[in-house]
Amino acid sequence: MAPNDDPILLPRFNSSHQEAGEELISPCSNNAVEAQPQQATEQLKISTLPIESQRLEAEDIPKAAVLSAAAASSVQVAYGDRPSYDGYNWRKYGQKQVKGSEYPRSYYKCTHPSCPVKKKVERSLDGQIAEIVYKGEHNHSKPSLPARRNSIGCEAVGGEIRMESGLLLLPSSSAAGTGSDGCRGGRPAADVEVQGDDDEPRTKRRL
DNA sequence: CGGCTTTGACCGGTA
DNA sequence: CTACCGGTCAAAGCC
Repeated sequence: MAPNDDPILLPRFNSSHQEAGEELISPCSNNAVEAQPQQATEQLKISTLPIESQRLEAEDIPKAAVLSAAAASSVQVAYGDRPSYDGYNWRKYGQKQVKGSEYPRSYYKCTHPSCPVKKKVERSLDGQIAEIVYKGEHNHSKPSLPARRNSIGCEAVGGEIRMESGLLLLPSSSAAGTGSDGCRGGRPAADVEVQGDDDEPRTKRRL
């Protein structure tokens, strides 16, 4: 089991509701999206699962649009051993097999000191990212270089971008084959409303 | 030596 | 009220 070698997918979501439309940059640009930290809790979801799965999601998220597997595949960026290198450094803090998902879900946290951003990643056996969900906003800019390892390359399977607030962006307008850069979503949802929901760390703690 | 990854268990929330 | 699921924390090991 060495999925580490498998190429991963990287979502290029931009994080900004308003800029999402034109801010989508190339998938392989680490410094492309430097910009400012996200504004609120945003959830980015990338799906590469079979249509069936996507269908399910669609049903689950009526307001959300789903991309076809082909489209998702169009957006593929490989990042060395990083599950999804989006310019930030992440530390895995948990993994679980959730119901409804055929693959285990991994939980990542931004390694920055004050960055509350978390990320959920579902990887298929093939090592492809089945789903990526970003939560929160970064309080810092992206590091110039990867913290560790040479994670360069970009890999990302564009699927659907979903904000935790319920907003969903489509990276590529179903342009699976057309999208040379698949990552750029033609347009973000009409109105992206991001509501910062969790900013406060719940003091959940077990003694 | 430091940081990250992995696995199991626990807690909270929701149905 | 109980059960189930998701999410997070903590400890150990490895790189």
